[in-house]
Amino acid sequence: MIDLDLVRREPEKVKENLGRRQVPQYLELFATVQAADNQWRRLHQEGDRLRKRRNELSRALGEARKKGEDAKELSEEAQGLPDKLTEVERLERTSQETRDRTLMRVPNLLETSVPYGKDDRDNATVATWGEVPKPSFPLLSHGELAEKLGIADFDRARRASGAGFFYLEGALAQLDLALQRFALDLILAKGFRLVAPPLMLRRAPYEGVTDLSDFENVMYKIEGDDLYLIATAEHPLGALHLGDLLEEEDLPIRLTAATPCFRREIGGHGVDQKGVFRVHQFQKVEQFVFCRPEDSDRIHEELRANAEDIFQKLRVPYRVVNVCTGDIGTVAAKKYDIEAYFAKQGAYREVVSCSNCTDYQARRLGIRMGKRGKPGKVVPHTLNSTAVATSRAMAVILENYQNADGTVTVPEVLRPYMGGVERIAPPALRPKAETVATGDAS
RNA sequence: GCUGAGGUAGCCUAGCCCGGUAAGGCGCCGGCCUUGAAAGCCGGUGGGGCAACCCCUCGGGAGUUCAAAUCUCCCCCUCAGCGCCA
Repeated sequence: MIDLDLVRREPEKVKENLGRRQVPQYLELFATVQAADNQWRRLHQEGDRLRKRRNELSRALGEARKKGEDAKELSEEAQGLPDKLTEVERLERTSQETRDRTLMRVPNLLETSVPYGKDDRDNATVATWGEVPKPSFPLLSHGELAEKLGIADFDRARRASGAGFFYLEGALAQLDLALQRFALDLILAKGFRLVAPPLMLRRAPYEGVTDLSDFENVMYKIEGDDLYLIATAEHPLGALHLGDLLEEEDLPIRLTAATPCFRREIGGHGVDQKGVFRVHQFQKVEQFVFCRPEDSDRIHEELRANAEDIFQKLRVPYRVVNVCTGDIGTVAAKKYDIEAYFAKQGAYREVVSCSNCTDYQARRLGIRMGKRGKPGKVVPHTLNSTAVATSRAMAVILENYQNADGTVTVPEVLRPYMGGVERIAPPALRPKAETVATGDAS
């Protein structure tokens, strides 16, 4: 939620910023907020006058009664007040609710360095790393390859849970865990604190960390309870400090978590034909930071560098894009995507999303900043970034690391997490050598 | 799920039975004192419309009343015990 004070003091600036997103509806929302706020202020003043009179009369009546005096005139005026006041207060509340509800739908203000544009074609590439591979044999898609290797079962997953789910088996299940352990070790070495958060959240905190429209489109709701399955660890990590007063000297607070993520993605892109690229459930290691406003730009770069570090160590070529004004989500003020190069697809695809949410989430969550127990007016900033989403990382590794003989080389940095194995081999080519993983118990 | 106890400002607590300006402590800020500090003493320290001044705030809502932290009803949440359970 953006600062209401800013809406009042610098409406033109806010309007200009919202306009950069090129969604006319946002300007309409903004106009609604302004109108409702003006109305509320008028009604609030009128209510104040009536409440003041009520207090005066109450006090006078109390006095008179104590002294045993006759206060018929006062009493008559007092009796007429509540009806008037009730009506004014009803209108007051209505306009306030309209204002606040609408304000919740107004997106975050964008940083000036966000490139202007309409959709993902206007995202600006700000960095590239690694050499794009030139395969010397026909590549398989990661889904086909995983099936041939006998390390994933999409058909049975569909039978059990529907499209968009998968069974990982043997070496691929191990690769999934290896990626998480590798990423966690790397992030923890940079001073983050490991958190195992709840995988379900109530609606109220959830409204603090996400776009309201996500509830219908993205979130899985638990029937019979006020609970939603998390779509990313970003959400419970943000909600960790719901309503808290953060000590300024404790900031920045750097958190990481490895959790499953659950996404319906209805009305969005849907689910890919076969594979793990776009699915309803996947594992992700996340970075999350609460910090002082003046530090968030620097820490945004830090989170991005951490994520880049992971893909460099995995030796996966990628590029970094600065997501443009028309493509960025409602919560972020600035967002980098890291897009890995997928050898079979011959294209860069998103594997990391790294956002500076400035004060937008923290204000919705009721988080404040203070010095030595004294609450201040300043709202801290929040940032989040993927470290690794294993579904996407597994897909790119399978595509890029496949060999002509049908095996897949295990990236070097992951081998310590997979018992030292170097290759994943299909059942037919599965030798007894202990350097080749099958994922079966040895 | 059942029973009980609770939810008061950044934190802790009183007030509730018996309706009439939300008291006190801690912490924090300022002042006095001091070579400096601590202690002690004095003052300040929730939010909103804001210029004054006023209004609001006791988990949320509804009701009774001229007037509700206080009385009535509904709901939410937390804790404890019991039950169930990996």
